[in-house]
Order: sequence, then C-alpha cells, then structure tokens
Amino acid sequence: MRLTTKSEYALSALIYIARNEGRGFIKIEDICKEYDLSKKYLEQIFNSLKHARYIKTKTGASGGYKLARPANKISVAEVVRLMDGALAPTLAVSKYFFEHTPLEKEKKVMKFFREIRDYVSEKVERLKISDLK
Amino acid sequence: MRLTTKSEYALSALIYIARNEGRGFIKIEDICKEYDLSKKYLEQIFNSLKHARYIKTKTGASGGYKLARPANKISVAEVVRLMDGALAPTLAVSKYFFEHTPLEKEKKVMKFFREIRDYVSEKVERLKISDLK
DNA sequence: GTAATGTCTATTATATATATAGACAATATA
DNA sequence: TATATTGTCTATATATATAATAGACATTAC
Repeated sequence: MRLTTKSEYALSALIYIARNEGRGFIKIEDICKEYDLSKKYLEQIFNSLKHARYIKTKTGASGGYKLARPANKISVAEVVRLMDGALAPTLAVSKYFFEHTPLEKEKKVMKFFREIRDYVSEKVERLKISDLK
Repeated sequence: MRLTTKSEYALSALIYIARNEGRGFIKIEDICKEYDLSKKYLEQIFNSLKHARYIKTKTGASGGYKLARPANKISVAEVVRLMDGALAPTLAVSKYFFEHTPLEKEKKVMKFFREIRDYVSEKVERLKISDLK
C-alpha cells in the first residue's frame, strides 16, 4: 500500500468533515485552508467521493459538503482503494486489482506478500474515519 | 510498500542466481528466459545491483553474474528500497525517505501508518534471499 | 438579481515506469 | 591472435500516472 496525494487529500477532508459534523455543510475553502491544499484539485477528489456516495453536497450560497454515511461506516481501506487502487504490495497478490507480474512464478515470495496484504488490509479495513477524529 | 517491475525483476534475478549458485556465473539470458523479462531492462537493473554490491560480474565469454554476498545476508527490504524507495505507506512516516505530506497534520492516522510501516519493514527486513530459494 | 457556492470537462506540466538502441570493453577459447 | 560471447554504459523513446490549473456552467440563499 502506497498513498499518493489523492488518498491523502481525501482522508484529510473526510476527517475534517467528520470532526465538524455539527456545523452542517462544510465549505471546500475551509478544508483547503486547514491543510493547505489546492482547491481545484480537491474539487475533483470530492467529485469521486460524491459519486461513490461517501459525501453529500449542497450547491449554492451556504452550500458545502457533509458525510453521506456515519463516519464509523467509512473505512480507510475503501477510501484508499477508491483513490489509489490496490492495498497489496504487488498486483499479483491483489484481490480487487489482480494482474500478472514477473515475480509471480516465485511462490514463496508470493505467499509472503499475501501475508503482508492480509495484515495491511485487515488493519486498514477496521480503521474507520470516526477513529481518526 | 508497493513494488514496481524494478523490484520484481531484481528479486526474481537474485533468487534465480541464489538457486543456481553451484553453476558459477549465471548468464542474463538464462534469467530472462526463465521469467520472460526484457534483457536490456534487466541489464540496467543489474547495473544498480552491481554498484550497490549485491552481485559480482564477469565480462566476456562464459561470463555472467553471481552474488557478491551470501544469500542469507541480502534482505528483501534492501533490494526493494534500492529499486523502489520507501517501504512506508506514505513518505511522512518513512525513516529513510522522509518528506512532508498533506496528511501529516492528522496525528492519529500518522501513528497508525507508523505501525504499518514497522510491521512491514521488520518482516521484509527479516526475509532473506536464501529463504526464497 | 447577485454573490456564493459546487459541477463538470478539458488542458497542462512534470515525474515515473518501462522499456529500446547502440557503441564499447573484456574475456575465453579455437 | 581472431572471433564469438558476454557484460557496461549512456542516451533516447514512449506510455502512464501524478498533480495540478482553467473556465464555462448550474444551483441556491438572501
């Protein structure tokens, strides 16, 4: 598992929104200021999060974003998979993003990488946005 | 940790050489056939492995490659770090390749990612090429 | 009606990944 | 010592991913 800024933007934003749930719809501008993020880039990421039903939006003045589900129903695993793909160390051992790779022939390494994949994905699956507030 | 084909080529090749240590210098051509790899690309990778003193070479007819150290002194961690950089899920928690990232402000995620880093790197550090023969 | 928000799609810049090409150097052995 | 066989080194090419920026548009509160 290796996060790019996409996952990092998404996680920051979701945590921020969860933390401020009381305040109703949160403006993207606020989040950008808090973490010093590019607004236009974050908009695109919010677009994905919206289509994947992690957030709801309201357009227009006093609009913004809020969570579409309870924070304890959103795992870090889902967010990272959506933004950056496989959690596995190599696609040859990925469940959701499987592809053939050169090292595939070497069964012992593959077994070992599968163990890493299992540890990482279980742990990241269990971790919810609500745990990060 | 996410491996690219660079690490995969390097690990395949090192395992193959370790497995065939009895045969003296191993030709790059043999390795390419075994795993169906691009020869010119593998040459470049061997170049890095050579300069980092993982393999020794002999030029000319009946030349080839052999390990520069015992297979049980070469960890998968070293090879992956050389080829693909950080083992950590984000550079913000990397020991060898640290860089600032947007998510850095969120201490709870950082702590969590540090745990993943520790688990992964310990495990990969302990795993040696000799274990993969 | 206007200001404040989000939506959507296109475009750009840079880095990374994955090679390919070719001239050269060293060695074994016939 | 000539030749075939191997590795060395550096340059170049191509595709894809990463990280944005830009701008015209849609919706809503007031």
